[in-house]
Amino acid sequence: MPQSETQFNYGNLGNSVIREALKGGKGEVIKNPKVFIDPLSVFTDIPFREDIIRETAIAVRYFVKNDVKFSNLFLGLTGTGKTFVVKYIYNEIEEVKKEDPDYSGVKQVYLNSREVGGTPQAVLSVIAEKLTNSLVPRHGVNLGEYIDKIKSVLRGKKAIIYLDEVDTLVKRRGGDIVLYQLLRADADVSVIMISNDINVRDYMEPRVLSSLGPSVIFKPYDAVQLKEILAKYAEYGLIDGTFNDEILSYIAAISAREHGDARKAVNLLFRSAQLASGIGFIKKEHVDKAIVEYEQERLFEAVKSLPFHYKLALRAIVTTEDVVTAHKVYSKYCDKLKQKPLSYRRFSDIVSELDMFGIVKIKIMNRGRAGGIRKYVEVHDKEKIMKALDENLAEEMGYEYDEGSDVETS
Amino acid sequence: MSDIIDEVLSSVKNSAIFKNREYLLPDYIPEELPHRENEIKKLASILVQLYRGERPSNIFIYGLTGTGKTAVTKYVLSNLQRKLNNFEYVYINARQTDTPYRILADIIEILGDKVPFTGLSTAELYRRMVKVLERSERVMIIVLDEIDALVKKHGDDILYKLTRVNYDVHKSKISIVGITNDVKFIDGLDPRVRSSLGEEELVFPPYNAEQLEDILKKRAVLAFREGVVSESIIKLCAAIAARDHGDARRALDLLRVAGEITERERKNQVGEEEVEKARVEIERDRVYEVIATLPFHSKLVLLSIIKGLTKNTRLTTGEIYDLYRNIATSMGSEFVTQRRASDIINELDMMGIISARVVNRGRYGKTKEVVLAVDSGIVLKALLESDERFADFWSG
DNA sequence: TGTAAATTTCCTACGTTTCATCTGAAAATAAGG
DNA sequence: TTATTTTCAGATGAAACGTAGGAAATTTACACA
Repeated sequence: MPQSETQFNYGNLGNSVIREALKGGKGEVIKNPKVFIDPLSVFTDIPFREDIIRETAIAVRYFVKNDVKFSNLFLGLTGTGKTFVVKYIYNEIEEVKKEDPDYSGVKQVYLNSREVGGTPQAVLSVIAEKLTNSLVPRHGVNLGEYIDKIKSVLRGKKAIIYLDEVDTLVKRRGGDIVLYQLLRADADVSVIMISNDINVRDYMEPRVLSSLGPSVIFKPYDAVQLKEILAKYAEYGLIDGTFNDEILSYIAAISAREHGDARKAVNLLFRSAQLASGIGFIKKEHVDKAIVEYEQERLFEAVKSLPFHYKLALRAIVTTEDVVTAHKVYSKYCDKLKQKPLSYRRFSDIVSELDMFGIVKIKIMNRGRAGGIRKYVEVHDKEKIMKALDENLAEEMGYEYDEGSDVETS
Repeated sequence: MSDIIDEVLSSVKNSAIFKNREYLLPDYIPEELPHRENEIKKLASILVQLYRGERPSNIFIYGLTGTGKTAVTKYVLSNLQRKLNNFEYVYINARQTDTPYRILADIIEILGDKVPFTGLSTAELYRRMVKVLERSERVMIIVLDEIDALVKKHGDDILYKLTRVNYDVHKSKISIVGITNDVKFIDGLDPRVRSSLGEEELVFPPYNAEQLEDILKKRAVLAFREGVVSESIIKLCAAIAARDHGDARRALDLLRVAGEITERERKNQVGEEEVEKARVEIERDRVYEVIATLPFHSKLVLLSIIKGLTKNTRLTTGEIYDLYRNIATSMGSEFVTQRRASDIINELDMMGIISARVVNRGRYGKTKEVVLAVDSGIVLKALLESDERFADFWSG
């Protein structure tokens, strides 16, 4: 769900235009921003995903009415509508509860594994907590107790658990076993799992795999489908005549090239619309600008959401080439800030994580006899990262780390 | 909407070809294991020690892929357990359960104790295993399938420890059944482990064509609808697989894929051409998979070979290396030394993607002559699809 | 006391490069008839 | 012609490399009794 911040950017438009924008006068493009901010509240169907929704609905019905447990694994790249579908189903079930008493006792839990930390502990405790509506300890208890708790809460009740981004869980030690226990638990619980990594199943033990229900692959949208989706958003969210076919095709084509990410496409449309606000219709330039903005904000957000030491590490990396010296620089920063520096081992892992986030790129090179193996780091947008970093590092504490401080290189 | 690929459902949905496709999948274990009666008997006669509550010898099972090693072992053990019910056994596939920690954890779990998956060391886990074992007062059979994978990754000290368990435990005993398809595996082992593990050895011979045919026939009845596969088709599949080390899994794959192709083509009978297509498809898939998972520089070398072969019919190491360097440089990438490149060529040869032959051309030196061993179309496809960098390079 | 997760401590084996030594028959040369 | 010596181009071996990354140990942050 694009829960994008409403950051209006009027560029260098004159004051009068802003006034008009405020008043919503002429030149306005967006009819209903809610369409973009909370699309589920507006749409009653999801194009190109009807089949899976229907099939899931049937599975849910069997579960609720005939006690047939089910589990699904939704696989697909980001922006292929997995989460969207799941939330849609979730909402629909909530609605049906009002009409069909069979559903009234069915509990639903949605949770994103990555957001809660990705550890078995975190996932289980959050599930238990949401199920019981009471506080559940986050540490110190045996994992089995969580399972027991979940089982006891569900005695005589049914629950559907939605696990978003399970891949983060599965890749952890014992993550797949946790799923296994959940799936095999002696309780009326059905699970729908979502993974951005299409190969999650390779990380699971055979017994987990065998207790896992069918997998559904969400193929990336192609340009035509994306266009249709965009058209729908435009129809509901934008004022007639402020957009045309060409613009939609343009956005669709760009997004289709990049793994068919619908979320990005819709976001681009929204941004473009915002940029065109006051002008009266969306032009290609707006889209181009939106793309730049989108990428920039993504990077900015990524950096901003980093833990403190990651930021410090990143700051050190930007000024260096290889991880070894980066760690020296980092340690120096820490000293200045009177922080205890993390060990090299951990630092190295952090760098790898930053690589996974797509913020930096690691290159491992082997100089053989003339220097063994070495881990290098490449940073694409040094300046942008630096800027983002400085802004919010400065916020976090009165910083002063000087450039090019004497770090031996030999 | 065809974007819903549901593997499991496909077997349920009614098909004109398959009655039940699962019977052809490699993880299906049949009720009967035809033509392995000897092996079953041998294995059982070793394990029958269990009847007296004694520890059977450790057993080492060797046999090429698809000779029924795993199936026979599971079959014998589960039957024996049903009849005797005085021992425990774990089946562990060391390719999937590929760390000492998880192997120990699996063993402990079978013995009915829970283990945390974090916090402990393997040494601690070993201690716990010993404790649980002591408590259980039973004979425990540990089956380690694809045991070579384990040793290659973690060395043989886990095996050593396992073979030594009987000295640490008194009220229980364990026996190890090691399964592998790697002939050379046993030589690379610590002599102590080798002698202990190989108390008994069992060799599974490949199936011959008639045996394969029989196996296929039995499965085909279960898997296919009537009249879909003829006798001659089964003969054909069996013959192809028999030529190929008598690998039953391959034979079944062949039959299954042929069936799938027939289904795709909306025909209602599997013909020779479908079998042929299946053979090609299986081979293509294999090659594709191998290439797609190759390390970057190996791919580069392979790409160089493909490129070079458009001009010449065969290439030498030097020529390949020059091409490789050019390509790498033009892509802004580092490149490895010729020494390494030479090794990479050997690796590619071993995988059967290319064929490299060392030749002495006298005055013109000693080199390797390289030709492609598979269709260049798939190779290129695999290369381009598995790494965007190549796509840019090839088109631009 | 317990547990799971995060981090630190310890260590080696990894995928190379570099340096060094071999290889083996063609071609070039020399010797023999 | 035959016997020899080059000579090419890479094969094949082995050492050196230094940290990346795996595994054990320790610490953190709690819970429970």
